[in-house]
Amino acid sequence: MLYAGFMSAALPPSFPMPPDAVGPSELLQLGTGAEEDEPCLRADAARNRARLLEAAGRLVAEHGAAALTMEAVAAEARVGKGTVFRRFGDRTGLLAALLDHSERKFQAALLSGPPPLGPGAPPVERLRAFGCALLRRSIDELDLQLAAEPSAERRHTAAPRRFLLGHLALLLREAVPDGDSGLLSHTLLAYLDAALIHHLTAQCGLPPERLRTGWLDLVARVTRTDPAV
Amino acid sequence: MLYAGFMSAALPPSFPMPPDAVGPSELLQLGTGAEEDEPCLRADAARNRARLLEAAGRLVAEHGAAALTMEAVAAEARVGKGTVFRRFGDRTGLLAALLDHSERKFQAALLSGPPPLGPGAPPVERLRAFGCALLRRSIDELDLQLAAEPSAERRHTAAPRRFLLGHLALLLREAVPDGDSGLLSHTLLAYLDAALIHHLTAQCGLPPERLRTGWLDLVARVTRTDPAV
DNA sequence: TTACGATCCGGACCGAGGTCCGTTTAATTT
DNA sequence: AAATTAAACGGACCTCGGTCCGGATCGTAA
Repeated sequence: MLYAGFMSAALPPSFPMPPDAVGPSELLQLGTGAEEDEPCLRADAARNRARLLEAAGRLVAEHGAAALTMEAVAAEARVGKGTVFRRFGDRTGLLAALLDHSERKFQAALLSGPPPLGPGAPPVERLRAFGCALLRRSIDELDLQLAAEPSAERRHTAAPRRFLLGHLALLLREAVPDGDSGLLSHTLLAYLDAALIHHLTAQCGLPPERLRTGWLDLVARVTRTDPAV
Repeated sequence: MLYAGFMSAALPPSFPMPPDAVGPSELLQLGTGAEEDEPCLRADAARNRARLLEAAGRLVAEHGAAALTMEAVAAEARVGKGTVFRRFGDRTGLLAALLDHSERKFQAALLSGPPPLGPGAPPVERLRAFGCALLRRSIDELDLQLAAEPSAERRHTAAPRRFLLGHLALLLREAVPDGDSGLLSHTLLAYLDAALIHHLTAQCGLPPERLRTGWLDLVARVTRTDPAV
């Protein structure tokens, strides 16, 4: 059980949680091994789910994630609009599902990949690697990450974020035992927020390299260690 | 000119910027003394603006900021819907205008209030006071702050946020001359984000006192100083 | 006071997210 | 194979944010 501190209280008793939304990511997040998608999904439902994701991917590739409308996805997939919502809950759920693949790859790299991202390296080094990797990933998928951002109330309860927070808190508890790892993990993750990255790079024109340096510096300060070479 | 580092590049050439939205806050942010509201506004326009703000305030007080609809505000103020949008640009503009009063009070306290919030105290002490004050204010107006949060693209370009960022960067440049004050200010301000506060207090049940302690600890780490007593 | 132009008003209109519910279809049981 | 049931389907429908433009109103100048 990772990060039992107070995040467990963050899981409200049976959160509505749209049908499957991101799917299995939250299983991974709970520590169980990866399952395939939806436990049991009727044949037609599974087929439509795939068609919807494929259609959405095409539309995003063509017009960008910001311009994606639910009706357009339904039409492109030759499916009723209701089906889209039943499957993915809402727009952000669909976008999140689109991000699910890279999400899971990243989670796997953290849990069982090679160091320093995966286990085996000292925690501060893993923290550094974590930020750099997440930075790269977010920059790659910026439009999707931005469009997929949930409303303010749900933002912090989304499964992928909870996983990253838990991972950070785990590393922080090791790296800085005298700190409030729960709160510090929020601070660190906030630096890697997609909207912030977008603002600093696209709107302010900062080169990604500077963000990377800033992350290393932040980790050094928070853990009260020497700046990385 | 405060925080000329790279934020100036964050102001795109003539950002659309709804009619008046927050109003004079951005003047303050540019360092000029406070003006009253809109430079010149036709009598009927000014009257309707006041009626709209009053109506919106009533509705928010009664049903909460999340339930506020633009049509309801228009109806309550006995005004056409178009008038609301012309005056405030969009929903978040109206909510921001509702927050403008406390915004300006806070800005004034920072610029010319008594220490340690205002000038006269050492920068680290002012940083501590800044967070504690902002924390208190945000907790007081949580529903409004949450409902007023702009979309991901605009979030970081909103005038009030730019002001707070600039102020933080100013203090940081003094308190930690060897750091990237621009980036660090984003990190610090992220800790005070309304959505995060809401998540930690309302959803995770953390007492505000713990957030306060967390802020003092964060300031200490970022500035590499000793934790405050 | 009247005339005129700029500004503002209002509400019809549109698009998109999200809901509802009668109908269809896949899995299971007999 | 037929019956049964739970789940999925689809698209009409609703709400609400946001736009548009013909008409009303204000400020000003003669």
